[in-house]
Amino acid sequence: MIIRFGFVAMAMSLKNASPSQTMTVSTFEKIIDREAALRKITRIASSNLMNSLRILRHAVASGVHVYRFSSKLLPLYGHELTAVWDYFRYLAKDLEEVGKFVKKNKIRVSFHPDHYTLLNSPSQNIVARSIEDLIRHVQLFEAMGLDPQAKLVIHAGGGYQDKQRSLQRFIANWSLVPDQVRERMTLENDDRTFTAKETVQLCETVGIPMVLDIHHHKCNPAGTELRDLAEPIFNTWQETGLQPKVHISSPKSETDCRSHHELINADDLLPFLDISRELNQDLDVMIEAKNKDEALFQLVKDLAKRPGFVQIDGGSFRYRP
DNA sequence: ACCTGTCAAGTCTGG
DNA sequence: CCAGACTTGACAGGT
Repeated sequence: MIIRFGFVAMAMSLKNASPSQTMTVSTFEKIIDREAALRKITRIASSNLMNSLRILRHAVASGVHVYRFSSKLLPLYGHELTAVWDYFRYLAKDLEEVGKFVKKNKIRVSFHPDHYTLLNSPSQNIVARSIEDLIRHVQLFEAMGLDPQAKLVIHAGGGYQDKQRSLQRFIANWSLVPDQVRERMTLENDDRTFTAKETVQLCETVGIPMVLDIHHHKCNPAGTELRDLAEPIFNTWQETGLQPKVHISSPKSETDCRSHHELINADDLLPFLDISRELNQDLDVMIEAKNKDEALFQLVKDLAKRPGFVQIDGGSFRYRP
C-alpha cells in the first residue's frame, strides 16, 4: 500500500513566498483611480500565482506530490467592487504556467473554498452566491488547463436546527449546481455538524467522492467507528481514477480539541493507516498543521523510523503488513 | 522593525 | 433580536 503526503497553501521553508497576499476593501476604496487599484490587485494576484509556483517547485524537489492551493490567489475576486474586471485576461499566462508545472510533475492539486460557501443554506441567495464561488474556483482550474481530477472540497454546510432537513436541502440544491462544478466536487465531514457517516451517505446520494477528515471525526464521531466507515468512503472514489484523500491534523491541546497543532502526532494517523492497509487501499493524506510543509517533513521523519514504513521519497511511503 | 486591531463572506451561541 | 465568537494569515495604521 502506498501513502503520499501533501500540505496546504504555504511553505514555511520558503521566505517571502505567500500565495495569499490581498487587498482589503477599505484600501481599495481609498484609491481614487479605480483602474489603478484593479491593476494593483492584478499585480498581487500575479505574485500569488508565482509564489504558488515556487511552492510547487519546492514540493516537487522535496518529493511531495499532493498540494492544496490557497483560495485567496486572486484578491477580491467575486466581490462586487471588482465585477467589471477580467482577472483572467491579465493572468492567463501565469495560470497556464502553474498548470503546466502541475501536469508535468503529476501533482495532485485541490481547492478548499472556505466555510462561507454553503450549498444547503435556507437562503437561496446564499446558495446562488456559493455556486458562483464554486464556479470561480473551477474557472481557475480551467485556466490552468487542469482536468476534473483537480477537485474542490467543501463541507455539507450548516445544521439550521434540523440536520435532516438541511441534508435534504443540500440534495435539492444539488440540481442547481452546474456540471463543471459537480464533476470536481467532493465533501468533507466537519467537526460539529455533519459526521463522517452523514457525509458519506450524502456523497453516495449525489454521487461524489468523500474526503475524510480524521481529526473532525474525532471531534464529532456520534458513536460511529472509522473501521465501519472506511470501506463506504473508499468506494466513493471508485469511478474517479484517484486514490482516496484524507485530512489529518492534531489537536492543539486536550482542552482545545478543535484547533490545529503546529505538528502532526503520528499516533493520530496510525490507526487509520492500519485500517487502510488491511483493506489494501492506497491513500493521499493532506497535512493540516500550522507548520505546513515542515509538519509534513517532521511526520515523514518520524514514520521512517517505524516498522512497516518503507520510504519512497520525501513525501511518500510503502506501508507493508 | 514591531505591535495591535481589523478584515468579504455565514452560522451558532449566549445574553 | 442582536452582538460576539469562530479561524486564520495578512493588511493597515500606529509607534
